[in-house]
Amino acid sequence: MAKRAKARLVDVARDAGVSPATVSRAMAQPDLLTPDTLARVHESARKLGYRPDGMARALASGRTMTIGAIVPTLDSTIFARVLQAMQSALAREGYQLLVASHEMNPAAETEAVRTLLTRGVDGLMLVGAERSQDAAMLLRTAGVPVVLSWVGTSDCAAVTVDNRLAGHLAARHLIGLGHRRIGMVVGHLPFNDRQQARLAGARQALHEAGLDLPGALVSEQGLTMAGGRAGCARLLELGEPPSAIIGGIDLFAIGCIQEAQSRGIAVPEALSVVGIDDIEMSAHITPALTTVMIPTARIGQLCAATLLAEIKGERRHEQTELPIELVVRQSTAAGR
Amino acid sequence: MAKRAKARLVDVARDAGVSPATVSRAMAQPDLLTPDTLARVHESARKLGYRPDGMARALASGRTMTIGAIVPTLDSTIFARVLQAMQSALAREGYQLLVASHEMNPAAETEAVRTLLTRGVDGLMLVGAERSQDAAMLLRTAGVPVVLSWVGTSDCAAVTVDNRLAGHLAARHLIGLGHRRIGMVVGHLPFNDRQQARLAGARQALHEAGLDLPGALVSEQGLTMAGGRAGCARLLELGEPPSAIIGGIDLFAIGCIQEAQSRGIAVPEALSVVGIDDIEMSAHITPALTTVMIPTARIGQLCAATLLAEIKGERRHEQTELPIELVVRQSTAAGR
DNA sequence: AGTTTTGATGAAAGCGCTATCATTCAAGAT
DNA sequence: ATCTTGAATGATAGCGCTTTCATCAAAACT
Repeated sequence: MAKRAKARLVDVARDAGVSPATVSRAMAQPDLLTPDTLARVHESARKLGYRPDGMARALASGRTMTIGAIVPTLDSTIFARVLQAMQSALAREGYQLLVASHEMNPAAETEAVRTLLTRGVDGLMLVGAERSQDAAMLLRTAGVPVVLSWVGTSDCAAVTVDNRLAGHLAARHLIGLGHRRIGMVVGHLPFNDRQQARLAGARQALHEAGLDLPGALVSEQGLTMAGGRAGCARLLELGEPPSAIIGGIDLFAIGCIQEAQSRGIAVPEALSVVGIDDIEMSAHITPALTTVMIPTARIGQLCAATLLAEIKGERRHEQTELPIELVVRQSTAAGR
Repeated sequence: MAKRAKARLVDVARDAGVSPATVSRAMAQPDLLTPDTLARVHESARKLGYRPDGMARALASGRTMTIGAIVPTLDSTIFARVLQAMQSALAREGYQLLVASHEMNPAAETEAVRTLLTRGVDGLMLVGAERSQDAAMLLRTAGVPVVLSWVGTSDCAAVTVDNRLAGHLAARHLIGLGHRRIGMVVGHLPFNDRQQARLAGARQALHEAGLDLPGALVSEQGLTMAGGRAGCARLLELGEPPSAIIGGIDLFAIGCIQEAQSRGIAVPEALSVVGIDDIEMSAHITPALTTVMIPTARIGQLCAATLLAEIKGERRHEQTELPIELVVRQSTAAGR
C-alpha cells in the first residue's frame, strides 16, 4: 500500500491527471484554475495525504515565509510580549517566527544572526542598535529586511521608544516630588543600550535640576527581581541612602519595594520607587508601582508590520517612534 | 565586481579549482580532505564571502537542523524558561529553535503543528497530552520525533512532572496545618491538562482527609496576576470564605496574596496561600511564597536532549518523570 | 615487479517545488 | 469563415546543495 513514505507534488499530479505545474498552482493561486480541475487536484491531494515540502518550496521560490527574531532573553515579560505580538501579526499573513536569544552576549548574538541568515529568513528583528562589527556586516550584506526595536539606527527600519526620555520622566517625577537624593538600579550596561539610555536620561534630568547622580548611587544588576532587591540593599546601606530609587526595569523597582518593605522601610512614605516598562504585575503589587509605560505589544506588532511592508517592497527603512508616558500610582510620594 | 548577488558552492569550487563535492565535504566533513585542499577551499570561501544556503542544504540532506516548539503562551515565565533551556541545549548541537504559541486554542495549536511540519522541523516539542484529533493525526503520520512536556502519553517521548501530585502536596500541606476550608484558583480548565491534574490532585488530598473541594471554592481565571487577584476576591467574598487558597500557578498565588493584603487580610495569619511552580519571584515577595517546585529549566533541557537522542536514533519514546517538592516559606501558617 | 588496498577527489543524479515560456482551445472580433 | 485574443494548462529548466558511485593515484602488500 505504502509505496512511498511521502506523497509528492508529482504524485498528486499523476493521480489527478494534470501537470505538476497545475498542482503547484492549485496550492498557491487557486483562482487561476477551473473549479473542476481545482476540485480534482484537491481530491487527489487529500486522498494521498499530500503535504507540501516547505524546504523545496523555499528553495524554488526564494521565500521561506519565516521571520527571525533575536532577543536578549526569552525569560522576560517584556520580550515575551513583543514576540507574542509579532507572532500573532505574522501568523495572520502566513509567516512563522524563528526565535533566538543571546543572553546579553554579543558573540552569541552574532552567531544567532549568522545561523538565522543561513537558515534563510525573509526578515529579521533585533533589539537595540549596539552589536558586533561582524554581526553588522552580516546584516548589511545579507540583503534581508531588518527591523531594530527599542533603539534603532537610521540605516535600517526601526520601531523605537525614547529610552532616554523614559529615564528623564522617571527622574523628573521624583524631582518634582521634592526628592534630592535619587538612586538607580540598572541592568548591566555593556551591550544594553536601552539601559544605558535610561540611565543617561535620568542623569540628565537630575543635572537639569542642579542635582547629581554619582556612580555610588547607581547599582548594576542582572535583570531579575533578585537583582532589584540586591541593588536596593546596596543603595540603602550607603552612609547617606537615597530617598527615592528608579528601577531601570519594573522588575527592579518591584524588587526594590520588596527589599525596602522587608527592612521595615515604608514605600512610598520613607522611600519612593519608580519603574520603567509597566508590566502587568506593576499595577497589582502593593503599593502599585509608579512607572513609565512602554507600549511593548505595540512594538512587536509594528515590528511585524514594518518587516512585512519592507518584504513586499512597500516601504524602506521606515522609522517609528512610539510615545511613552508616566503612569503615577502609589509607590511615589513627596520626599523629605 | 559583483557578478552575482551571492556566492554559491559551485563558485567556490571553481575558484578553488575543485569539484562542488569537495567544497561540500570541506564544510561538512573536513577530515576527509587533504589539509592542503581544505585550506584552499576555505580561502576561496572566505574570499567570495560564501554563505551556505540552508534551504538547499535541507532539501538535499533531508535535515533542517531546526526543532519546533509549540507552547500555550510565550508570556509566561514558565514556558520562557523551558524554551530558554531548550534553546541553549540545542544551540550546543547546532540546532535552532522554532517557536509558536497557541494561546490555549486547540485549533491554533493544530495550525501551528501543520505549519511547523510543513516548514520542516527535525523534531517537535509540545506541551501537555491533550490536543485535537487532527493535530494528533498530523503528528503520528509526520514521522518526526516528538516530545511532550509536563504531561505525556506512552506513544511518544515525554518529559513530565506529576501535576496531580503537585496539587496533592499543596493541599496536604494546608491540611496538615489544620486548614479545613480550602479554596483554589486555577487556570481555565479546557485544553489545559496541567491545571486539570493539579486541581484533581488537590481535590483528592482533601477527600483523603475527609474534606471537600466544592465547585464554589474553585475559581477559574486567565493565567495572569490579575486573574489571581480576581479569583482570590471571589473566594473571599463567599459567605464562608476559605482559610487557605491554593494557586494553580505561582502567579495566581502571588495575586492572591496581593489581593488579601489590599483587603487588610494578613497572610499567612488570616489566610494561607500556596502556589505551584516556584518562579523566581516567589522567593522574593513578602511573605515569601510557599509553593511546589517544578524544575522548569530541567524540563526544557531534557526535552532537547530527548529529541536529539531520538533524532540520532539512540532512543525511542523515552519517558522521564522529574521529581517535584514542596518548598515551605512564609505564606502558610496553622489554620483556625 | 605485480596486485590489492586505501584515501582523496570528481561526476552526476537527484531533493520537491516554482516559475517561465510554450501550447492549446474556445470565444469574440472582423 | 478567418484572425485575434485570452484563459487554462503543460513542459521543463532550474533553485543550491548532498550523496552515492566511480575514478585514479599513491601506498601497502605479495
